Amino acid sequence: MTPLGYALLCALHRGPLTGYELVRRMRRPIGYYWTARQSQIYPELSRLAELGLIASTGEPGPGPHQRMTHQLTPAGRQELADWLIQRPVPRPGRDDLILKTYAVAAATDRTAMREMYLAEAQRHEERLAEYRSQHAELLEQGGDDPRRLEFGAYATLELGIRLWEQYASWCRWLADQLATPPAEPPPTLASI
Amino acid sequence: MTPLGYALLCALHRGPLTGYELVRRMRRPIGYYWTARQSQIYPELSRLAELGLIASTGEPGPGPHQRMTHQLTPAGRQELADWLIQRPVPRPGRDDLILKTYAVAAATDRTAMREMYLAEAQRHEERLAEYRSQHAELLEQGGDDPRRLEFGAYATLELGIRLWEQYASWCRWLADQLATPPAEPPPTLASI
DNA sequence: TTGCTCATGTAAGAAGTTACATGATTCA
DNA sequence: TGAATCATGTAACTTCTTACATGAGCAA
Repeated sequence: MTPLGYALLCALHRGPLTGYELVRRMRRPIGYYWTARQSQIYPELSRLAELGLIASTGEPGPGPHQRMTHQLTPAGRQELADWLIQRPVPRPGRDDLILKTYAVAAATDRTAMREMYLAEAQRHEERLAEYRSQHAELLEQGGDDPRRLEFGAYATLELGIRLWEQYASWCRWLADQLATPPAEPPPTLASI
Repeated sequence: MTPLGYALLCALHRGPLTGYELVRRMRRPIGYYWTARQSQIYPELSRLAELGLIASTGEPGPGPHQRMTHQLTPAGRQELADWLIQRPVPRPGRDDLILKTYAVAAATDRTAMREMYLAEAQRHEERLAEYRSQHAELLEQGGDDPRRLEFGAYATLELGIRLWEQYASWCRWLADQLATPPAEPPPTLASI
């Protein structure tokens, strides 16, 4: 079982979906945090079906292919439940902006750098607004009750909001830092 | 140029390093956020040298290979500076724990689930303690001055601390949520 | 008549991981 | 004597991305 396989089981835990619906959901991060492309998803669905973790039924579709609907089998549900309680494998986060920040001293154009951080802050704030509206929607439906099916989505949004708030405000803080005294060579001798 | 190539240029921005030093630094995330393995690093260093972005000089080393020291060339410095001001490409974050949370309703053993969140919280808090001590160390050296070479490392730590604080406290919040009324079937009819 | 959405699939390539190889020196 | 650190490199594999293919129905 691959991580993508588990991601698909997760996506199906609330009920059956077609391959195409899964593709659309996983374009924007599922649980606001996991993405996959169609070229990954379709082969993986076949694999899950072979393993007996999902049941896939086809009906005639619009194009040259059948429209397939997938749902968890009892074995799939069990596999998912077993995986849920295992400690997650730590995946290395890779983030361009943090990398750039680490090397910020190598920037020759600090104004352009500052603008980049402000643009990123704005992007994160826009995403944040989206998350907040979905969060409010789920709250209205009682998604904050941990016994409800919707609680998972609510809880991931909760984290997403906390994280992006910090990220956005950090971007603005950095932009501020870069605005201060732009000139004067550093008082160290360490510049090679 | 690959993202890994830029990561190496970033790592070298403060001065020359040997391949092995780079390998060690990138085992733990550089700027507290980017990792790479030696099998990636060594070939990429050759590529960067071929492109003329780094200059690599060898001296006899302990084992069967030469000990190579790498440093940015003026062209490498320019390439880095140009890349820094470009908007970062958004990389999809992939996080097992968030995925698990999304499907938390499928958990059959909520106690085990709760323990998993507590264990994760602890792991993040340990990492946080490490970050905080490095943060304090950098502060003493005046790393909070945006004109200093150390400012990049200070700024990435600043973000790392904010992010992991949120992550850890969210884990504890979730554990709390899972502790409330463990039984009673949900009042929805939506369970397929 | 061009372009979009629905719907599934394949092929080629880039990026990352795991595992192995050499061989000197240092430490218990 | 056995393990760890220093030091660089290769091979095989998995995972993810980019790009392409089919073809129906619908809208401007």
